[in-house]
Amino acid sequence: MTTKDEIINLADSLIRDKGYNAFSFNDISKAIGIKTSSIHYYFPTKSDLGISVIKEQSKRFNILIKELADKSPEVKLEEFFNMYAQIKSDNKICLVGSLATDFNTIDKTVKNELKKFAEQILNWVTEILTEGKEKNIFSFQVNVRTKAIMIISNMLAIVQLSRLTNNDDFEAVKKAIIIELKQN
Amino acid sequence: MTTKDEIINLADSLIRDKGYNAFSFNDISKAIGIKTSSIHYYFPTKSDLGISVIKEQSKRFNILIKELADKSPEVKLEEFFNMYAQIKSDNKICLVGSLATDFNTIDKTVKNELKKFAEQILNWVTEILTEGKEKNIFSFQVNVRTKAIMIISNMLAIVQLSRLTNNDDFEAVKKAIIIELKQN
DNA sequence: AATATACTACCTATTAGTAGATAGGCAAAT
DNA sequence: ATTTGCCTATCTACTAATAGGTAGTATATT
Repeated sequence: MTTKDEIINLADSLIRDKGYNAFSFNDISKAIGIKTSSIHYYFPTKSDLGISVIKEQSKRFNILIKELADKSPEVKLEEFFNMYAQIKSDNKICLVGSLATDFNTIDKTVKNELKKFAEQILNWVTEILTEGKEKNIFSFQVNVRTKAIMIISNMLAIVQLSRLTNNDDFEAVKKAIIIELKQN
Repeated sequence: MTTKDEIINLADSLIRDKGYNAFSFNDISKAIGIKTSSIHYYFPTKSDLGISVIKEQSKRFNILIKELADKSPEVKLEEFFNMYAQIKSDNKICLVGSLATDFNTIDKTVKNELKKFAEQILNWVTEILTEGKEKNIFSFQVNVRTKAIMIISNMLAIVQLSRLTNNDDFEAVKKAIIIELKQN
């Protein structure tokens, strides 16, 4: 892995662990053993690094979407949940939730990249639910986009909330979503 | 309003606007026109201020619970949603979501206070749903506590997520939750 | 007189960011 | 084959701003 990729991965991890405003170039510097000035060589500003972190996640998300293209809506949704299960088991939160909290403090350029990433996620989940409903695998009364937002919301929030309540709550919520989608 | 209350209210507002690590004693100092050292007179450390913010919200929440004690589950839930509608219209996020994001950076004492507050909220929503189910007003298959977490999650996350998507999404999610609770 | 509330002045640590030096590798020109 | 020069990646050393926090003092209220 190149130093640049190492920096991006570490920044990603720190943002989802401590939040955007709590992580510093010094954290990364210490962790990978180069000076902060060397990080500025790759990323002139913190915003540049933030943007790269979002773009990297977006890239990986896109790869996942393509890999699962011919799978069933159930499998796709299960894989979507698995993303958050991984986040939970790392005691982290998701990038969108972390940066949404800090939204009013981040640069416009970072905001725009984040909006694009959130839209990408929302579009995919909406597609999964649409396909699932058409094939009578999933059942729900409300608008598809709204249902997609609700499921994403549940995942986004449960990784945050279960830091305060109980780690088991993640699994319970995941199962409950599936039960409700399959009822009737 | 006393200076102390003014500081608490402003800190609350700043935490829910920018996040715990992005607000400073200087922000408050400028806003209410006293020196930062004067804020330290009331709150020796930032953690002390953070704890007071949580305790104040908890106090107000408790008052709301008592005021609504003899109301129907529907009214109670509606009022619960109204809390978040207010947050959304202020373009803020909820305290629990904000501090959950910064959880790994806050003092143990703040963490404990936050956990207590989250439990208080969870208990109330669980009670509302239990009563609603008993009286056949609400209908859901999954465990009551889990359902309560899901509804809180939806609120916690939608105020964050709709910063990136669309402000109208809040109202859509709120209505969808009610529809789903009343189906069958 | 005592207490509450505010102030001035200061401290140390950390932040993001910059300027300039250095060293090694690679490739084209001599 | 050697030199020249550029590019990449790192360093040292620095800056200005801001952070949370402290000590001691002044003022106002009770």
